[in-house]
Amino acid sequence: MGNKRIRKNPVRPMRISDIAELAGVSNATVSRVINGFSSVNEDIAQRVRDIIKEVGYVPSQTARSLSLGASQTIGVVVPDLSNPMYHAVLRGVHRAAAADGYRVLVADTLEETQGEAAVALDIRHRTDALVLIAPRMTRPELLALLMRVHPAAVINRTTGENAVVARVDYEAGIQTLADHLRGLGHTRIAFLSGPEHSRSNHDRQRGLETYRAAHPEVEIVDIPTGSGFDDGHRSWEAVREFGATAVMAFNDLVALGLIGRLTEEGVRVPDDISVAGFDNIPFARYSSPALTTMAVDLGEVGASAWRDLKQEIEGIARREATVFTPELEARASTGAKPLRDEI
Amino acid sequence: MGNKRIRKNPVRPMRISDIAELAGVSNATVSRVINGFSSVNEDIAQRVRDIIKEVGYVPSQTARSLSLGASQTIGVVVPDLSNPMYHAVLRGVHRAAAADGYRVLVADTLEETQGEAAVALDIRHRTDALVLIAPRMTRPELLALLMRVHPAAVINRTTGENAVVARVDYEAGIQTLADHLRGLGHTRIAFLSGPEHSRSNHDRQRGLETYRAAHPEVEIVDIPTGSGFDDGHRSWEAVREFGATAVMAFNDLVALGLIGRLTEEGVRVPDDISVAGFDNIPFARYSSPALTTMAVDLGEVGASAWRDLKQEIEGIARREATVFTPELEARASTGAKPLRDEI
DNA sequence: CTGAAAGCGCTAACAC
DNA sequence: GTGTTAGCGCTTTCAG
Repeated sequence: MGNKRIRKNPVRPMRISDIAELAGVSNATVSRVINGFSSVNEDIAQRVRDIIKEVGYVPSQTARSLSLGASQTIGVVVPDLSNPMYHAVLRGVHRAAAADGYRVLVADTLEETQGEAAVALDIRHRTDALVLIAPRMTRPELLALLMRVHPAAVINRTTGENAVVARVDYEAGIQTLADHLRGLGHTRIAFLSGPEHSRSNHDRQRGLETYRAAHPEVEIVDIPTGSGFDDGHRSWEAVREFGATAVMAFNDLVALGLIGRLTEEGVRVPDDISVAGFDNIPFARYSSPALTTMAVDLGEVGASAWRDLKQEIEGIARREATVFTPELEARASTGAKPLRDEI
Repeated sequence: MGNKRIRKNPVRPMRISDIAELAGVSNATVSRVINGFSSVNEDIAQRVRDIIKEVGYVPSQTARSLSLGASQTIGVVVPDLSNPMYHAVLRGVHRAAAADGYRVLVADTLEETQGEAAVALDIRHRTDALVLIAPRMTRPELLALLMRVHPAAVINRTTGENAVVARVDYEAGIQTLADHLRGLGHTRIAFLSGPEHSRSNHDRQRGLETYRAAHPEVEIVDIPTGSGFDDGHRSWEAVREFGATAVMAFNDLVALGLIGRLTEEGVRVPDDISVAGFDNIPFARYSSPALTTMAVDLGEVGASAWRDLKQEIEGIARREATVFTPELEARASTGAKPLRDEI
């Protein structure tokens, strides 16, 4: 690489001045052509375009971003990329943003609360706006962060005035589900609660408190469980001990785990016990029996966050939270309360 | 922004010269402190650090990238973000790259072959390197592209010398699976093939051709099916018509779809018929019966691609493809061939 | 050990 | 219509 002769496989990428030189015009003219300013003589414009195509020139987005003060890129901060729920949101954000010509920089914080704000700040400084998916940090931290990263959208956390919010109303969702079971005659219901510090789990629990108050005749017990298949699988003893005729799992995975165990134990679903999940994962409708669950289109949540965020980027303020309420998908895993508890 | 007075809520982000001014030093010194050059007097360095922390200054990564000619960012081009398989690879790449201080820009090409190369080029021009996950474009297009985006890693496509390659050996994997079934006594096996243009499907089919040649006593028929649950569900008639005692599905979803149908039809798995999947999705071990399938750690494929790519970025050439061979996860959905075909 | 100044590649006034 | 030029914010020789 030491010698000066032009190499066959050019090391230094083309830049705008190379094109300008080849076309015998100025950088500014090339820039105008690239950006479609009509003020350029058509002949010249065509010549420039031809040369660009011929040599395969692609402008440096970095330089462009620096000059423009905008990168047409947004950052998305995810607590855990391996969680399909967040993944669905990411996809929704991505598609919506891509349709508007924005690229997406992702950062997985690996559930580590401490580095979260730092990652967000770093990412924000390479992008034009931020989407925070279910941030884990404390509320004061979040508010302080939002102050500094505006414009930003926050998913599944409430904020002050400083960010766009899109969220799922788990509180209402779980009540809808409880009501579904009550309608089937169940009055002893187990809720297999999720991770201790999960906000969406808290929301469900709060919803159930409200529900208990409104319907004192139905007894709902909280059984700390977890969020995975195995957790559901393991929960059977506790469920049996309580004598539940119906179970609401923290999510579909837990529900399916429990159903798997029930099958092993020879307990029939829903004849002996009803089991419902939450989230409506793709597999839910194919399990046997098909799983009753609460559905919310997370892709749409992400897309909505992007739309509102775009408004912010463009300076059009729009600050009411967009709330998505999960809908009941009643399937075969829930049914009428058995006449006698003969489990 | 017309008036000159300093605004209370600063619109213009801090820049390095602001810090320099506050600290009474030059930009260069601030830069040195930020980048940890030890040559700076410790007192000054500390003062600068304090100020940076106090005012919450974060350097513009864009400017830094332009100046350095590197962005510490890689691009990942995915054909379809909603596909959990690609998603797993993305996650692997992301984690490995993040551990090395690299950020990840993602682009979903939405399965649109035409724009793929253009997206890749655009992304590459904002990043230091590229990862192409199972690109759809033709081989000549791919080779031409690789020439221009180096350094790049390609997953699940073979290339010439111009890129790092990590791939899954589906050809070997399907043969392992076929052998598992043969070992159980099956000699009439159906392969529920996947999407027409899927490369991994072709690989499986080629593997089976090899297998047929080596084991003429086992009859393997190809039943065009698809890649989804419903496809598996629908495949039952064709499977029955052929009289298969064992089925290899294109993937786990198809296998589970078929099993669901079999359950509905009262056909027992594996007593009446064995069913195996491919991919080992998380749910596979929890289905009933637990699904026999071929497992490959896609996260590790992604991580491997990153490791090799990093070598390339650092100029250390390393060009043999890294091949991952799927391993058999023998579970309950496959068993000995039934003595009589009484289906 | 520190500062001045020249870029990195592109855009956008402002002239002509 | 087209060119000149001054930045965008940071890094990095090169002097001192």
